Amino acid sequence: MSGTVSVRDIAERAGVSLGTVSNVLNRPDRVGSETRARVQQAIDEMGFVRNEAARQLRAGRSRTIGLLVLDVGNPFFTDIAAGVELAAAKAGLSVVLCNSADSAEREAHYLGVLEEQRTYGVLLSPVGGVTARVSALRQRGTSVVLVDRRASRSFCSVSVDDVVGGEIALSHLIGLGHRRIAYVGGPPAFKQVADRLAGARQALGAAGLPASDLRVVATSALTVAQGRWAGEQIAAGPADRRPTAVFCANDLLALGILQAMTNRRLRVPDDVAIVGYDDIEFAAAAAVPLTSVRQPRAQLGEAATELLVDEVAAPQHHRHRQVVFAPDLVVRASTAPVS
Amino acid sequence: MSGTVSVRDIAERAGVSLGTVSNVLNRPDRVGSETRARVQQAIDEMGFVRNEAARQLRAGRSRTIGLLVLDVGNPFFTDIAAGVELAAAKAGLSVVLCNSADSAEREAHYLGVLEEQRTYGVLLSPVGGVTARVSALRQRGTSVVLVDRRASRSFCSVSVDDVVGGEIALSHLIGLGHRRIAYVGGPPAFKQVADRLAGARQALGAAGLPASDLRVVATSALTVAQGRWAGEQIAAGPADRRPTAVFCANDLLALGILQAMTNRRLRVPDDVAIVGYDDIEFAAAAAVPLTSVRQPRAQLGEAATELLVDEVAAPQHHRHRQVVFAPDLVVRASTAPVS
DNA sequence: CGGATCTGATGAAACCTTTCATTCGCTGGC
DNA sequence: GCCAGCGAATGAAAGGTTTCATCAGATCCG
Repeated sequence: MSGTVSVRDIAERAGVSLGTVSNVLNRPDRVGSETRARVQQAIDEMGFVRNEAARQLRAGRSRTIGLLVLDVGNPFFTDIAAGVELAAAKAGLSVVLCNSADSAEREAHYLGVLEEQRTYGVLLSPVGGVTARVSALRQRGTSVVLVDRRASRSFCSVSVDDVVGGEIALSHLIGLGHRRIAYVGGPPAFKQVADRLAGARQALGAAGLPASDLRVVATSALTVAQGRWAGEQIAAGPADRRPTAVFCANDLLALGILQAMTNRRLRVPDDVAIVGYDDIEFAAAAAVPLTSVRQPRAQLGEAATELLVDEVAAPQHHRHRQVVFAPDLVVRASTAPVS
Repeated sequence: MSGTVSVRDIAERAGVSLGTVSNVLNRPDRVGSETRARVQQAIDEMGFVRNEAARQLRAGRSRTIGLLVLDVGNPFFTDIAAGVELAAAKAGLSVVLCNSADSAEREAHYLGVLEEQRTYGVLLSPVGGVTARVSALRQRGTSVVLVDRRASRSFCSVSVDDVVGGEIALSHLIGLGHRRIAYVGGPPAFKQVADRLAGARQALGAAGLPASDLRVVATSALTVAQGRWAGEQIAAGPADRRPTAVFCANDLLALGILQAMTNRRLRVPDDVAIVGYDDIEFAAAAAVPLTSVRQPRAQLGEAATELLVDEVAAPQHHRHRQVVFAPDLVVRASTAPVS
C-alpha cells in the first residue's frame, strides 16, 4: 500500500503546482524543459502511476473498447480479437474481451458492466439480435458496432458474405468433377447455415447442374460430435450412391466427418473429399489438412474497430455503414479431383 | 448523449438527498421502503446507470481482475479464463482478459494499463519469469498471483505438476507393453518440456526399465509443424527399431505426429501409439482421438482467483501459497497394447 | 410529559485528474 | 521607461460516487 502516490505528491516534491504536473504528463511541450525534467524525476523516484479512474471520470469516457463475443474458446473470435486489438492499439485504446457464451443473460450482464464502465464503445457479436437492451445502450450514448452480423441501417456492422462462401466452396468441388455432393450443417434456422447452403445451390445452378446433385444433411449443432454423426449417415450408404464430396457449414463438422471416415476406413480425399468453413487453426493441423473457406477474421476486427472509432470521434456527421467482406478458399489436401 | 444521468438527478427527481440514493443502491435495507420505491422508480424512469469510474475512484480500487495470459488463442488459457470468470463472478468481480502473446514488451505494456486501472489484482502467466516490473507492481500494492508457473515463497501461484504428468503418461504406455518409446518435445530449456521428460524417466526407472528405452526427439517449438517434422524422423527408421509409442510434450506436437503417420500410411495406434499433453478440445476431435494428459484447467483458474481474493481481502494475515495440481490421463483411441 | 432510543434521511468531504481562465515574470520594441 | 506580448506556471472548479458524522422526527417507557 504505502499510500498511493498522486499528482499532488509529485507537485509537492518537484516544487510546482498540480496543473504543471498534469501538463508534463499530457502536453509536455507547454512546460519549460528544466521544470519538466524536475517533475519527471519526481515521478520516477516516487513511482507515480496515473489513476485511470480519475482520468476517466474527468473525461467522461474510458479509453477501453468492450468486445463482447459469443465464445472466446472459438478461434474465430480470438482471431477477430487480435484484429481489434491491433486497430485499437493504433488509436491508443485498450480492449477488454468478454464472453457471452451464447447466453442472452450473460450478454445483458456484460452490456451492463460495460455501460457502467462508460466504455469507449462496444463491439458486439449478438446472441439473438439487436435487443432492446442494445438499443437502450446506444440511446444513452454508447456506440455499438455489430460484428459477424449484418445490421440494419441504424447500426454499423461488419460481416462476411456467407452466400459467396457457399458459392466458392461448391464451385471448387464442381470444378474437381464432383457431382454427388453433400451439404452438412444445421440447425437450418441459423442464418449462416442457410446462407451457405443458398450459395452452394447458386453455384450448382450457375454450372447448369440439377439441384438434386446436392444432398442436405441437417445437424442439430455445429460441433465435432454432430459431424461424426453426419459422417456416419454419409458413409452408411452404398458406395455407388455415396457422395464423393462433402461441404460442411463449419470446420468442426468437417473434423467430425474426417474422424468418421477414418473410422470407416474411407480415404480422404480419394473416397470422399471434404470442404470445411472458417479455416480455424486446426483445419490445417488435421490428420488430412482441410480445404476450407477462410473468413478474413483479423480484418473483420480491424474494420469493426475503425468504424467504432469513426462513430465516436465524429458522432454528428457519422453515417452508419454495413461492411461486408468476401471470404476466400484455402485449398489443402482434403479435396482432390473425383476418382 | 442527452447529458448522462447522475445520482444527483435521481435525488432531485425523487425528492431526497444524494446520500439516500446511494444508500438505495448499496444498502437498501437502511432506507425506508416507501422512499426506496420512489428512488427506484426515478432510477428506472431516467435510465440511470452507475458510473463505475467515480465509484472506483472513491473506493481506490476497481472490481475487475486482470488476467494476462501468454496466448488467448490457446484453448489451455481460454479454459483457465473460464475458471477465473466463474470464481470471479462468485466474488462479484469482473475479468478483463489480456494477451501478452509471448512478448515481454506487451506484458509490460499491459501491466502498466492494469496498474493505471487500479485493478483489483492481476493473474499472470509470465513470459519470462517474475521480472522487476512485476515486483514493482506488487510493491505498489497490486496483488499478483502467478498462473501455470510455480512461484517462490513471495508470491501465490497455481500450477500443475509436470513431473507427475510425464510419469503417468509413461506408466500408461509401459503398462500397455511398450518398450521402444519416443519423447517428443522442445526446446529443452522450457521447464515444462524438461519436467515432463524427467517424469517419464522416473516412470521408466520405477518399472525397472533401462533409460535407453526412451528416445528423445528434441523439437524447436511446441507446434503442429514441429510435430510433423518429428513424426517424419520417427517414421523414417526401420520398422523393427521404430518406436512403438510416442509421448509428446503437448497436443499440438501429437497432432503433427498423427498427421505425419497418416501421410506415411502408418496406423495409429496399431503401428504407433500416441500420447499427447494438455487435452485440448481438438485432441478428442482428432481423426484418431488422442490419449492425453489433462490439466485441470478450469480448476487452475478458480484456484488462482480464490488465492487472489484471499490476498486482497486480508493482506495482513495472508500467507502466500503455491498450489500444485496433479494432472490425470484421459485414455482414448490413440493408445493400445503393443502389437 | 420528559428523556432515551431508534430509524431514516442529510449534506459535506474525499477520491484524483484535467482543464482553463488567470497571473506572473520577462523580453523586446517604441 | 513604459507597455504589449509571450511563454510558463498557477489554482480553482468540475466530474459522480461513497462514507460518515450529524440531525430530525417518531416511538416508547417511566
